[in-house]
Amino acid sequence: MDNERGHRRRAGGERRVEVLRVAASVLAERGYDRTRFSDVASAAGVAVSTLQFYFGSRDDMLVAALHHSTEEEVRVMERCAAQEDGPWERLLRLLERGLASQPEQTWRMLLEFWYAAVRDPELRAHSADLQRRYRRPFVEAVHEGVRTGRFTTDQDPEDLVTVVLALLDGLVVPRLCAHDYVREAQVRVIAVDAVAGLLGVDRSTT
Amino acid sequence: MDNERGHRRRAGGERRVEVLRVAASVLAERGYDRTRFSDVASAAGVAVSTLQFYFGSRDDMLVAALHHSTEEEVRVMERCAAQEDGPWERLLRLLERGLASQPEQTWRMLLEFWYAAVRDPELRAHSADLQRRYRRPFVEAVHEGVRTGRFTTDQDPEDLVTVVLALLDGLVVPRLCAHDYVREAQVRVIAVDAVAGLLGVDRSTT
Amino acid sequence: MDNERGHRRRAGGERRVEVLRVAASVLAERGYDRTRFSDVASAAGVAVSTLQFYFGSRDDMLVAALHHSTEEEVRVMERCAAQEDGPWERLLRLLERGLASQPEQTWRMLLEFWYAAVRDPELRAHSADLQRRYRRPFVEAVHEGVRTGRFTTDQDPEDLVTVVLALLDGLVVPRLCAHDYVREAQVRVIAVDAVAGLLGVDRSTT
Amino acid sequence: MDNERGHRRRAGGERRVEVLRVAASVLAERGYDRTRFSDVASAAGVAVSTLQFYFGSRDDMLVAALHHSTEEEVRVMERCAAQEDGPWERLLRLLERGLASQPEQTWRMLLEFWYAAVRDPELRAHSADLQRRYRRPFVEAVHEGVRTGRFTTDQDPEDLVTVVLALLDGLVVPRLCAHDYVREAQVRVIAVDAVAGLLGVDRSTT
DNA sequence: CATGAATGAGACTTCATTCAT
DNA sequence: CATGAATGAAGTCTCATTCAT
Repeated sequence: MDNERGHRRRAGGERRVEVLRVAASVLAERGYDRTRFSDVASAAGVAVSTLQFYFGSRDDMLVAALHHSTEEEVRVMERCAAQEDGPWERLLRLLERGLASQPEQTWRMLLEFWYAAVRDPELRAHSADLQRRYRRPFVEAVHEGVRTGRFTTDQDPEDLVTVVLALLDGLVVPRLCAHDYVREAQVRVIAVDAVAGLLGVDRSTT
Repeated sequence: MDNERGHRRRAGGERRVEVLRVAASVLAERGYDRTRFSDVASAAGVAVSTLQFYFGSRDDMLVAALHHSTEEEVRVMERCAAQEDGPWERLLRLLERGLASQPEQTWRMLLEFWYAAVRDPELRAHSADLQRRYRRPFVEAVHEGVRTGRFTTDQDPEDLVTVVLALLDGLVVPRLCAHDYVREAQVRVIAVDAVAGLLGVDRSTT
Repeated sequence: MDNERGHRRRAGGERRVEVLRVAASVLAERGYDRTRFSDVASAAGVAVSTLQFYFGSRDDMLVAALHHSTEEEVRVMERCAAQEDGPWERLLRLLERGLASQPEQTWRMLLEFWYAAVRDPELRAHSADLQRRYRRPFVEAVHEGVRTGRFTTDQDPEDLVTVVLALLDGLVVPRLCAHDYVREAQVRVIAVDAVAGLLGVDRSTT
Repeated sequence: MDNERGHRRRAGGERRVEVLRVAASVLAERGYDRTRFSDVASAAGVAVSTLQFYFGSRDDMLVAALHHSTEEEVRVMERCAAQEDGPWERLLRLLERGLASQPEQTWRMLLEFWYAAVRDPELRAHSADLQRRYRRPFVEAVHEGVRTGRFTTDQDPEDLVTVVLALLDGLVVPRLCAHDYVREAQVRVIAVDAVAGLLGVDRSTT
C-alpha cells in the first residue's frame, strides 16, 4: 500500500497519475510555496477535495510531484548510458543531454527540487538517493576510461564527476534567468572541452 | 529619497540597518515565502508594525534584504580583484574565495536569490546587474591573461567565465544539502585544475 | 419496517447490531459531536459507506446508538425490580444498582444522552419516555411502602423519587471526572441513609 | 502576561471582557462543539479574526468562557456563605441558591462544563479546583453544625457534602430537559428535608 | 518614531454525502 | 450487500494590512 518512497498512496484510480503530472507542471510554473490546491485543481479539472483524497495534504501532493518528476529525469539519464560503446562517447552523450535545451519545466523542476531539499530533511534524503543514481553512469564511464587508458587523469573519478556535474548544474540558473550572456553553443563547446581536459581524454579519434 | 534601486526607503534611522541584517538572516534561514513579518519581528525584537513602518510591505522588506546581502557579496569579490598582481594569481584568489568554506547563510542567501529571481522580473533585472559586476573581475583577469600570453585559450573570455562561474555555482547546492560525496579539498583542486586547463594556463611558475 | 422509535431501520442483518454496539462504544469514548463516520468505520472494520448503508446519516447512526444503549440500561433496572419481596428491599436493590461501580462507558453514555437531549427535541421526547420507565420501579416501590405502612413519609411518591434519582444522577459526573473526594463506600452508605430518612423507613428489621 | 489559570491572554483591550461574556452565552446556547467562531463573532458584533486576536484558537476562546462563567458562579456561592449566622441558616441559603430558579444559561453552562471536563484533562483539573472552592462553604457549615451540636450526624462532613451536592447537581438535567415531572416547589421542600434528615438538624427553632 | 488594536482575504483541512459498480 | 471514488460545504487558522494614538 505504500509506494513512492514511503509516501502513502492515499487513494484514487487511474486519474491519479494524470493529476500528478499536472501537479508537477503547476509546481514548476509557480514554485513550491505558491502552488495552492486550487491551482492544481483548476489546472487538472478536478475538485480541490479530490486532490486531498488522492494525496492527503498539500505537502504530500507536492512531494509526490517532485518525486515523480525527478524519478523520470534520472531514468532518462540511465537510458542515455545504456548503449555500450566507448566511455568517452557515453560521457559525451550524458553531457549533451545535460547541456541540451530542454523544456524549461525540467530546469525549473530541478531548481524547485534543490530549493525544497535544502530545507526539508526528508526531501534531502531522497535527493541524496537520486544524486547517487544520477551520478552513477558518469562515474562508471570515467572508471572505464581510466581503466582502459582512454583517460589519463590521476584524480579520483568520484571527485571528478562532482566537479563535472557542478558545471552542468551551475548553468541551470543563468539559463532560467535568461541571462543574455549565456551563449548556448559556445558554452557547450567550452564545457565539453573542460571535461575532456580534466579527464585527459585523447580526442584525436573522435 | 529613493535608493537601493528604486525601492522607496520608507523611514527609520540606524536601527533600520540592524533590522535589515536580521531580516536577511531570517530570510536565509526560513526561505522567502516562509519568512513572515512576525518572524523577523520577533527575531529583531520589534513590533510587526515597525517593520512595515521601515520597509512598507513584506515583499519590499525581503527584496531589500536580498539586495543588501548580495550587494555585500559582490563588494567582497571586487575587493578580491583589487590587488594588481598577475592575472592567474588574481583569478586564483577569486576562485579560492568562490570555493572557500563560508557561513552557510551566504550560500543559502545565494540560492534564495536565484530562486526568487527566476520568477520575479524585477529581481531578475537586479540579478543581471549583479552578475555583470560579479563577472567583471573574472573577465578582466582572463582578458589580461590572454593579452599577455599567460593564457593560451582561443575561446571568448566571456564564455569562458560563464563556464567557470557555473562550476562554482554548481557546487552550492550539493554543499547545502550536505551531500557527503562532496570532498571539499579534492574538489577545490580539481576545480582549479579544470579552470587552468580550460584557459591553458602555464602553471610551471606558480 | 420502522422500529426503534420511528427511525427507519435502513438495512443490514446481524452485522448491523454488532456495528451498532461498536458505534455506541465509540460514542461513549469520543462524545457525540466528535464521533465521525470514519471513527466508527475503523473501529468496526467496515467502510464508511457501509455505515451509511446501515444507518443513513451520521445523526441517525448516533441516535440509534444512544437508543440502543439506554434501552439496555432501562431493562436492567426493570429486571432489578422484578423480584417481589418487600418494597424497601426492592428499592435497596435499585439503589445499589444505581450506585454500583459500572464500566465507565455506562456513565459516559448517560452523560452523553443528557447532553444531547438538552438540545435535541426528538431525543428529549425519547428521554422523557425513558425516564418514565426508569422511574416506574422506584415509584411503585415507594407507593407500596407507603401503602403497607413500611414507609411513613407524607410527601408525594413521584416527587420523592425525583429527588432520589437526582441524588443518583448527581454522582455520575464526579465519578467520571475521577474527583478524588468521592469516596465510594461512604457515599453509598450516606446515600442510602438519606433515602431511608426521607421515606421514613423502619430499618430495624433489615 | 499569563492569567486565567495559565491561559495566555493573547491581546485585546477593554472589549475583550465584553466579548468573553458574549462567548459564554453563545456557548451555553449552542454547546461547545457547535459554537463556531462565526456564531460568537456575529453575536458580539466583531470580526472572526478579532476573536482569534483576543483568544488564539477556538478552543482557547471556549475554555476562557467556561473559566469565566464558572468563576463567577463560585463567587456567588462564596458570597452566600459570607453572612455569619447559624450553620443551618447558612446551609439553607446555600441550598436555596442551588435549588433556586436561575436563568437557564447558568445550568446549561454547568452541564457544558461537566461534559467538557469529562474529556479534557486540563478542564478536569480546573474543575477539581472549582469543586473544592464550591464545596468549602458547605463543608464548613456542616463542620460548625456538628461542632456546636446543632447537627447530630456521625458521618464525615466531606462525604455528607458530596451527597448533598450530588442531589443539587442531579436536578440540573431534568430541569433543562423540562421534564414535567419535576415540580419545583415540592422538590425543594423534599430536598431540604433530605439534607436536614441526613445531618440530624434540630429544626424546631427555625 | 513606534506601536497595539482590529480586520479581511485567502488557504488548508475535515467530513458528510452522492453516485456508480 | 458492500464498497471506493469523487465532491461540496463549512470551519479554522494564518497573515498582511489598515488605522488610531
